[in-house]
Amino acid sequence: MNIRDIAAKAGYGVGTVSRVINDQPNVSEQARARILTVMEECGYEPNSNARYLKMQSQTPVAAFVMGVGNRLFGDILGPLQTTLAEANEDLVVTYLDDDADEVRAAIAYQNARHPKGMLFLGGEPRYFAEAFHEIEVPSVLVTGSAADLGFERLSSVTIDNEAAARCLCEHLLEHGHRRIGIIGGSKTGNQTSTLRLAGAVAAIRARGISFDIARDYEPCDFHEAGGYEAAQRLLDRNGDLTAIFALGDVIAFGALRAIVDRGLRVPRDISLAGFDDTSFSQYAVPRITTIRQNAEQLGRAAARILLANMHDGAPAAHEVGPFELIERESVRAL
Amino acid sequence: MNIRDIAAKAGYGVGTVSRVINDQPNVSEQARARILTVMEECGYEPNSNARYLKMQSQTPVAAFVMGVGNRLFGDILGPLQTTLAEANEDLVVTYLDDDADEVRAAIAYQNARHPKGMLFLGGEPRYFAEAFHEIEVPSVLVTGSAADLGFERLSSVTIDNEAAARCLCEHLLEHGHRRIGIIGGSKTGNQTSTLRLAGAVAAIRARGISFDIARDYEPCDFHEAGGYEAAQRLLDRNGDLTAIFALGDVIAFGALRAIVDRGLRVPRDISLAGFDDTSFSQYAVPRITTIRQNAEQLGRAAARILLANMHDGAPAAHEVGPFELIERESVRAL
DNA sequence: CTGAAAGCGCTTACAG
DNA sequence: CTGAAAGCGCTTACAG
Repeated sequence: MNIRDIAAKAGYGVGTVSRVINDQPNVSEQARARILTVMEECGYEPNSNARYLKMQSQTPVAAFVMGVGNRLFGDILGPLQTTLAEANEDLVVTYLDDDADEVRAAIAYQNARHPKGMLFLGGEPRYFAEAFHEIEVPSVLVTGSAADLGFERLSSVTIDNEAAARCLCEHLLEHGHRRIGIIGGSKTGNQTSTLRLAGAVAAIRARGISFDIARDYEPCDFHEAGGYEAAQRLLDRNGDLTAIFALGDVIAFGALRAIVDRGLRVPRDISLAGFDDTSFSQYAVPRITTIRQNAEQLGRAAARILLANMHDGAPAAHEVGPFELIERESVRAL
Repeated sequence: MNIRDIAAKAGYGVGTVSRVINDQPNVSEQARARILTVMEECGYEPNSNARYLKMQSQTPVAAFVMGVGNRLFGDILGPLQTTLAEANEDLVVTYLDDDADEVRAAIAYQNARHPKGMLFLGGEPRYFAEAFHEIEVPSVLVTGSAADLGFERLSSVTIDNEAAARCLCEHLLEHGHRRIGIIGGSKTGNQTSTLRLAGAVAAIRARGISFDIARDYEPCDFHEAGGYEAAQRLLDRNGDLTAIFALGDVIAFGALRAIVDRGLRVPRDISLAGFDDTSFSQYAVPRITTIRQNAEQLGRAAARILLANMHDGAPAAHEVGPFELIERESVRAL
């Protein structure tokens, strides 16, 4: 069932059918009604390949969301979309698996669809360095910094992850903690975790307290089980820890369980902190102290920058948004 | 940059370039090497629209995952993929927003890509009734029943949601609970929630206990905040509840927080149960009693059925998998 | 092993 | 307002 079949059935030419498909003018009401009826009857859906192949016009802004389970990205998408909508721009979002190469995917998408602009929620600067030069439309990396990459068309908005982790650790230190363990961040190391870890370690060492990566740090995957196991391993080899800083809320959530399973309590025996202010830290019992990335603000900033790039030809911008320490119930003063 | 440019640069015809793109034989090693080099240099990615438009051959099995945050679906995908891989079938997964019409999306996908088969993780039987007749390849609905729809090419695998909810409520009743509240299930009502609610209510009434929907039930959206607020409202108007059954784990997670915020404890003051056995119920403090849908088994069954449909022309099958009551720490005996 | 040509299903000037 | 025709970038017989 293609456009020619519909045209034949309706008694019109394919040009006219195409015009009604695309809601274009210059179609008589009679023709429009008739063709709509036939399309409905046949359950006709235009072939999108043929359509996009032919259409040289640009398609809506595309957002690529890395990692399907990430709550923060979901929270950013709303304000992002709203801001775009205020400027009459639509947004189509594509979810990518954690292990996908987002830039290659974006290149293929660009060739197929010609989007007006692209947004990357998450995404590894490394991939951008390798292949972003093939991307021809204004883009913005959200939640990571592309400032050092120097691409003409790649903006970014992020928080200062290093400073935020430092801030959180200082909070722990101010509450009297001296033996702090850190969990999270994959072995291969992505930009974000690396920065958070660096900030945390710097804060601790700045107080003249020793931090031995091999002993006091435990990498793990970004999910509950990862946090659970990392906390167990860390606690197994460090009987004297008074606080654990998890580089992400999901990890903290798993760690909380591990701590309780050891017969310990948070924060009475061990203080715990997370990062991102997702529902895990908001709803956990006890609620977990964390760093809030202002999803609302990140989303709006990303949209604003992209809009300026697209409409006014503004140059790439790199915005560093504020973060906020959210003190809750999981850290106690020693 | 298209295939013709590459051909010209490499000094070959487009046919030869196409053959190397598709890893076909009948290309000299010399030509292959040269063309690969040129493609690499240019960062060439074939236009997928043109490609799929032309290719009449079938593309890999497609899975549509409804609702990006659903943990259960993520757990089903792994075994599903593995089973398919054992039969040498690839799987490409597409994530759809909660409010998308999955069947329309699948029709468009089918027209564009000609997949060998399709899988729907989640998905509302209502939409299938309306439009599934336009789908021409074997498909299976996972996590919902399509048995009553009677489509020749639509199989399904699910658990008996009604029986499972009944089982869970009986467990509550056996532990002495008589005043049980239920939360979850949108106002518009999807198949799954409706069945779970029906099963739960039936179990309660079977004991001669009255259950007043308007008083003892509170619908809510499928996220933590929904569960939190629903539990508050329910508790506000029912001071005598001893147990709450949330129609999903995320909802239970939100409800747990609401209960604690009222100065009550789980399970000492209020018993709590969820549904799905996701990480929320597994890692919460206390761990939440729930119903386990065996994701491993659902995934493998779905793949097995689809494979039989595709390879052996087997008719549509409707499998009802087992469920399991997972007793944990959130229900106490009165 | 290689190239020239047809055609996938659309959209878009162009002519009427 | 409508239709005939060109062409988007590929793949795939077909001929060499």
